[in-house]
Amino acid sequence: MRTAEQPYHHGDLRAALLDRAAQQLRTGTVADLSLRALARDLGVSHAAPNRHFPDRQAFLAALARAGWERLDSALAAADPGAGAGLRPRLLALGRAYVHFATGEPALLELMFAGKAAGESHEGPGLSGPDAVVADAQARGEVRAGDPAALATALWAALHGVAALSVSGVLRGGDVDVLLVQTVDALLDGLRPR
Amino acid sequence: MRTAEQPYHHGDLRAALLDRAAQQLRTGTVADLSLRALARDLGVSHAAPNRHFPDRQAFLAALARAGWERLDSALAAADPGAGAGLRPRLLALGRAYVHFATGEPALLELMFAGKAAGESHEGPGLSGPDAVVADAQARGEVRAGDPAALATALWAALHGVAALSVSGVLRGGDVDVLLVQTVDALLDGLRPR
DNA sequence: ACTACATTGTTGACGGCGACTACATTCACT
DNA sequence: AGTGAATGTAGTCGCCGTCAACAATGTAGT
Repeated sequence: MRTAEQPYHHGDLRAALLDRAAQQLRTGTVADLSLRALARDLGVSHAAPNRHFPDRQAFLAALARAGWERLDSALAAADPGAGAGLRPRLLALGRAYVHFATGEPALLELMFAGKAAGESHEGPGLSGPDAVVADAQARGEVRAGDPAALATALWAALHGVAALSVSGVLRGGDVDVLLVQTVDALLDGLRPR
Repeated sequence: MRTAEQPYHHGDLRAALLDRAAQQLRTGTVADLSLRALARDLGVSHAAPNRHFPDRQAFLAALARAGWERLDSALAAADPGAGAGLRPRLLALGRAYVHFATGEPALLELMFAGKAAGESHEGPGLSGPDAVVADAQARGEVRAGDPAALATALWAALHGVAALSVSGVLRGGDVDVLLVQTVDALLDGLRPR
């Protein structure tokens, strides 16, 4: 029976489900997520989520898309721009990426799950990795080459740092030290100069 | 009622469950895995797996451990040794890693899932990344520095290539091209020489 | 050969889940 | 005021993981 404080229409159940799920992913896994439990938490019936998401898969895909939007925003906010120089710029973007990953490990996993995501995503940042490399090439900070290809290599390495840092497979150590090490290896190379 | 071809004792149900699950992970996801369905496939009752794994979590952890063992073997088999030179060695190891990842995407995801794995793992290869870097330093192919730190940066980058290649977030392109690009970026650096 | 115990099965039940159906309530538009 | 869309509810089904009690077989000791 509805009481005064619980009207029949939630108002914005779709957004509430996605927000609550993102919160729960901070402490749990995708496997722990239950649409029924989310519906209970939000005070609606177990079938109400089906009015907004045809199935669990669609719900997880929407959650992943929201994650990409938040990551894009975080990277855009963290980007100091080309004027800062390549190394500080890469470290700033890398730190923002790793901060997002360590704060939302299960959401990151969902974002990169091939099957759950369904569709591809261009990757992080409003000023994308291609632009970072192209800017740096224009300033003589990166050698000649296809910016898209170099940018993908760069993104792969940064993603690797983030992925390893949240997976627990690293033996101790500080993730920021690893990030700096990786960025410097990419800039200067491992070969003796 | 048991027939002659179905004795009461399976004989090696534990191994059979892990093998069948690894097979199913080639085409499905961890979420699709069902202990009951595996038991049905193997001709035992739904509760038989509980005699080998206390719960689903323990089963997934055992599956992840088996995955690490197989990855270690694949890398050991692919390693041409220090004598091949650093670049060919990194490409060989990288190709084996990516081959494993693209052949077993869901298993790789399980191996790196922090929560499912529970315990940490030292990472790939009988001759680990530290040894690869130390060997190369001894031959003058890598600059001075902590081999463990440089090795972790190397592993992060290679893992990033593998992870991006199985997640579907890359826009087209050939993963081997990305691997070569990344290895060369790490060896020579992105800065102009 | 027999006995006892361990190992590894079976059967049944429970509660939670996702998905589906039919119906109910509210909102927005005309 | 009426209508259709949007968004809820209540109920059901089948599957799942987990648990308990019992059954069959294998192994070790005597």
